[in-house]
This record gives sequence, C-alpha cells and structure tokens, in this order.
Amino acid sequence: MLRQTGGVSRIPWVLHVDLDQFIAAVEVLRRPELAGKPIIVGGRGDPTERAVVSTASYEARAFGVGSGMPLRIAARKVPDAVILPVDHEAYFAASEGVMATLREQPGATVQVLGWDEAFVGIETQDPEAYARQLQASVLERTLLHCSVGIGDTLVRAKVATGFGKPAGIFRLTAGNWLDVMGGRPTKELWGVGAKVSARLAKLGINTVAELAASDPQDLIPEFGPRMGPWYAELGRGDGASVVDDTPWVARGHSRETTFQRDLTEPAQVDDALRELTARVLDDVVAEGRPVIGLTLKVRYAPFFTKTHARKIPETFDRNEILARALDLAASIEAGRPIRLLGLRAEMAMPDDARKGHTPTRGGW
DNA sequence: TCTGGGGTCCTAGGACCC
DNA sequence: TCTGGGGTCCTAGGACCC
Repeated sequence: MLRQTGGVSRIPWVLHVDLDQFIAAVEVLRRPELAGKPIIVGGRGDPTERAVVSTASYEARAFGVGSGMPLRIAARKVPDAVILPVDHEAYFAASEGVMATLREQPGATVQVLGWDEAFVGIETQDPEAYARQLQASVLERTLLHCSVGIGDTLVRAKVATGFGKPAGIFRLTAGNWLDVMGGRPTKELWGVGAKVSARLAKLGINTVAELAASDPQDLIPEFGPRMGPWYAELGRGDGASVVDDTPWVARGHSRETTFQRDLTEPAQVDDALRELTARVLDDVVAEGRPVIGLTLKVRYAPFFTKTHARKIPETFDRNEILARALDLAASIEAGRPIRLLGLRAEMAMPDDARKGHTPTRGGW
C-alpha cells in the first residue's frame, strides 16, 4: 500500500479523534467558573427525577460516576457536584465546529461516529505530526481538547484513543497490538460487552490474546456464522481499514418516553402512544421515505422490556399507522405498571443505500 | 426512589411456499 | 402412514455503541 508522491512515500493511516469529556467541556466553555469542578450532565438536571448521566467531568469521575449511571445515584456519590440539564442544541453546534475542522485538514476523509468522535483517513509519512496538527486546529477553532488514536485498521485506531486520553496521541498497529492488548480482558474490545465476554469466558477465552488465537470456526456454534468469525477478527484487531465518508442514511426513527410515574391505565398508554406516533412520524416525513414497519417497546416495572414488531404496507397514511400503533398497544400486558414506552418506525431504504454486510451494531 | 434516548445489526424459530 | 428439503419472510428478542 505504499504510494510514491513527489519522492515521498505516503502510507494510509486511520486516525480516531475523540473529544475529551465533550459535553462537560462544552458546558465549561459557556460557564468558565465551572472549570475544575465536578460536573454531571443528565436528564433535566434534577437528581430527584428518573434519568441517567450523559457525561461526567474528570473531577466527577474521580468519585466513581460514569455515563449511564442513574442520576440520583450519581448525585449521592458527589454531594458537591454541579448537575446540569442536557442541552442537545449546544452540543450539536459544538460538534459541527469540530467536524468542520476535521474536514478542512489536508487530504482528510472524515467518517463521523457520533457527536464527539470521528475517523479520519489520511496518507502521510508521519501520522503523529498530523495528529498534533489536527489537535491544534480543533483547539484553536473550538477551544476543545481531543485525543487521537492512530491505527492501521479502524478497530486499532479506535482502541488506541483510550490510551491517549486525555489530550494525547497513541498508535496501535499489527506490530504492537498484542503487546498492548493481549493481556487485557475481551470486554475492552470495541463491540464486546458484558454478555459476550461472559459467553467467551464459557469457551475458555478470557483475554484478547486468547480470542486472537481462537479458530473462527470454533466460535460459530456459540455466536452464529457472522458474529463468531467477526469476534475472532476483533481479537486480532483486524478488519476494515478504509474510512468511509458516504453520507449516512437512517434506517428508522424512534422515540421513547420514561414516565416519572408508572402508567397503569390503558387510556394513559393510548394517549402516550398518540404523542409518540406523532413525533416519530414527523421525523419520518422529514426523510420523505415510506414506513415499512413499526416496533413498540414496553418497559414494565421494575425492569423488564418487551418489543412488539409489525410489518406494515408502504401505502399506509398517518391515520392508518396510528391505528396500527394503537393495535400493537393492545398486546400490552394488562395490569402491569409501565415505566417506558417507545415506538420505532422502520423506513424503506433508497435503492442504492444498503451498505455491505459487516457487523457494526451502531458504530461505523 | 435505580435504570435515558437515539441508533445499528444479528439470530432463532415459526409460518409459509414450492 | 409418514412427513423431503430448500428458500424467504416475519416476529421477537438480544447485544452493543454514543
């Protein structure tokens, strides 16, 4: 993959750029007096409500607070915390500035992964120098710090970033992957969570090195024909190395509501569903593509989730879709208190928009 | 008084068809 | 009386990510 350009050999690299404590950092930018304090951002900023932590500043993380934690538990851990409501517009605006800066970098192909992270594909002799320049540009333009992972595959670049935090740079390639990651638990891999790591352990695979050494065929009985071999590849850090800036096409839209008090009456469920349907369909209308399926998600108290899915004809109008949603609600278990209701509309895809079938699950 | 809200993709099993 | 084999579609649920 070496390419000669003007007598200088340029090598393709994947950079993974990740903003440091992004949401908390954006809040500090508009309220500088918060710098250095433990900040927790989540829900409406009220720790007595049902909500979870979106981001905690490093000062709050020192108390054991992390994203996904119930807000009231987090508040209990850090009595002096500054607790702020989530402000999507502000984070989106800051994110736009960051991504625009990345796209301005010479020769960069940018694949956005979320508000606060992106892959950047480049060809260079010196990826560290490129990364430092990129960090400086982002800081100058947005006043935000980021860490950069350098890799020869997407997976290695993504994992490398964790070793660069905060505000640093780290390189992971086929050459040092096993030295750095081999002894670590499989759960530290991007795409392996609690459940999969436990199933791997059942097969005697506990570390990344053990997963890397496993025969992909041996993983098929446990994980299926696609995911089995994919996990083995993940253990080696292998996989795609091309950053893809193809514009993203949504597969569907969903809305969820967690009720501060559990719903108990069918009429309450119907009302909530009418509202959710209206919001989901507004999103779908903006896309201009027909709805081909509905999924109703119900979380019963204390913590048990059920989904009900239905295909629907592309020709359905708003009223027919609402009727089908209410119909799905009829399958809800009567008498059980309901904590959360969600509705997802799956949309027909444009003809050429289906990408290749690499298991990705939310990321790339 | 534990548990967000927005997504993506995979798998199993039954229904159905030829 | 016994009960193919291959394929596709649909539903339900699982897992993971930011």
